[in-house]
Amino acid sequence: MPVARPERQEPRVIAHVDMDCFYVQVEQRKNPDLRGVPTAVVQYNSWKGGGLIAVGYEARKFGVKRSMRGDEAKRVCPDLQLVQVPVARGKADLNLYRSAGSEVVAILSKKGKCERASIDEVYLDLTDTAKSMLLEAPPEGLDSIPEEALKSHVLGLGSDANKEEDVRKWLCRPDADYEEKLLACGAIIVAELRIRVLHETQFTCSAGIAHNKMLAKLASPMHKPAQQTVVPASSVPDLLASLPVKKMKQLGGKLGSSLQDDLGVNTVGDLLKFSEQKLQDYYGINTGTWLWKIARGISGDEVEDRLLPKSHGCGKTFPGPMTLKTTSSVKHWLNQLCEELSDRIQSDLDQNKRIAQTLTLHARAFKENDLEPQKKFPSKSCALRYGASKIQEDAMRLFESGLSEFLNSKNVGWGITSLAVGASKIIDIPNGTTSILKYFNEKCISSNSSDCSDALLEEPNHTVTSISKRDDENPKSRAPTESAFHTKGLSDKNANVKGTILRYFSGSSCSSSNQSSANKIDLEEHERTVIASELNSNPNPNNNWGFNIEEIDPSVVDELPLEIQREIRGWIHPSKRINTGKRGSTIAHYFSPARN
DNA sequence: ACGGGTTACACA
DNA sequence: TTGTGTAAC
Repeated sequence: MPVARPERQEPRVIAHVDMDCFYVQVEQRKNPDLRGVPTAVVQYNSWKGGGLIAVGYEARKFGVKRSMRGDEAKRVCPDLQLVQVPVARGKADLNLYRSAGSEVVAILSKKGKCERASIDEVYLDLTDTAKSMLLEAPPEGLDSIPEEALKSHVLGLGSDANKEEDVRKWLCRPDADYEEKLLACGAIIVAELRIRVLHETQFTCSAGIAHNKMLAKLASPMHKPAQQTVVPASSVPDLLASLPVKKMKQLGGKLGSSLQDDLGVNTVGDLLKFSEQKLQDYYGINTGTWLWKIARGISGDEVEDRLLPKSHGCGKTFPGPMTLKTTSSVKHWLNQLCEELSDRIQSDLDQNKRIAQTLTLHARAFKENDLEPQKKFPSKSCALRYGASKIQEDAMRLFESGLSEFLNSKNVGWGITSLAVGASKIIDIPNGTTSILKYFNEKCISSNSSDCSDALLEEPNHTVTSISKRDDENPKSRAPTESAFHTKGLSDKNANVKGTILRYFSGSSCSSSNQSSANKIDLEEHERTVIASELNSNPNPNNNWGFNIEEIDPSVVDELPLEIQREIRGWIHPSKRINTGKRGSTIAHYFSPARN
């Protein structure tokens, strides 16, 4: 349920930018033959022609709609071009659209605070940019207003005869309020941004410009495609008065239905009749206040400064005859999903230096003779370890745990109709994070100076520093280099040392739950993950690096520098390792920074 | 046999 | 906190 946020007192300029039938545009850019012709994007062609997920504007004229089947759409529009979503590992692969969305974000984020709201939508907070413009180049002093800005639709600006001239007058009105002048600047800035997006990506978009996110979002689809709509504060009461509640974001589902059915509220204007107290009585304190405010066009939600998604997920449904009925088929599909997830979080790490900390598994299931069909398959999560095979292994364990809970030790047939895995709790790697590998290569690998996965290939450049940050300034705590091992006659064992250390540090073992946190080695979770990622970038480290990662020889620990030895011994030793079977009983789990 | 596949968020 | 439900595109 929605919640009201505290509002700023100063007026803001907020834009919501929405790509027009985005997937279709992406496909039309890829194949220009599709330009100007009725086009739709479908996934999975084999059953009834696939499901439509995006419909171009030419096709909409024929009555083609989302959530039609391909066959159906072809009936109403025989010339319709149906493009299939790429398939990888047996499932829809949306990466083409994700990266196209990133192109757009990269452009839009240059003009102000930018929040990626979805694969094809962003919010912009243009307040500061608009303020500067008003000071340095106010519209009323401008010789020419950009053509695209003149094409704006300004709510409450009656006529449509001399539209562009009226809009120009509105944008340049010398007697307007400060907040309306800011909004006019916002409209010009957004027009320029949209033109820039078109030039640099070939994509058109529509936008709403208003004083808050809710109104901007409401306005962006009002004139599509490739147009923008401005919402002056003065237009808001009339706008909302006749607006069906279901049109408001957050009221499109059950809450909106409840307003209609339980309170007889059909338009946002109808909401004005209810006191805040009354709405709170019905919907609780938070949602009640939220409703009271949105009825008046008030929304304090801030535009967050975030260009990247907060989580990654991938899933697939297995309807009807495709239902998964064996653990082996589940394992197969989980493996596919986990491979994709692994690729995506690895790219995120490589490109954005971000690490996902939690792995989650979702499924939908039924029992054959279900007396309680409402029982759902429980979601399960655990600490996320990098590397496709580790993710696969963990996801399968989560599934089995969920399945036994779901079946409740009853011996009945079951079926899985959907599977999904997700990676969440994504954090930035702090600047200066270094890899344990520096101990052996004298190559200081730092997240702010190079790609984590490529770091090994770099020339030596920095001096070796200590493993623990608190000793960074202390020359005596520097670790020995590879040559130091050589001089001690350790070269033949070095391989195993590496394997041992890396294995532990990458968090790929299990620990007992009573492992004391006093023994925690001074390595942050994300540092361990970087290392794990480095290991995983070498599928067969034995060939590439000259050591066997699977071989653990406790005796080599004797030969390590004392401080390392102490930490490793105090941390965990193979002989001490106990697999409790408890979910999430990994080293990563118990030593993650969050649970000190 | 389902709009599918993703995201984000509030609540308990 | 983990897990659940709602909502959006």
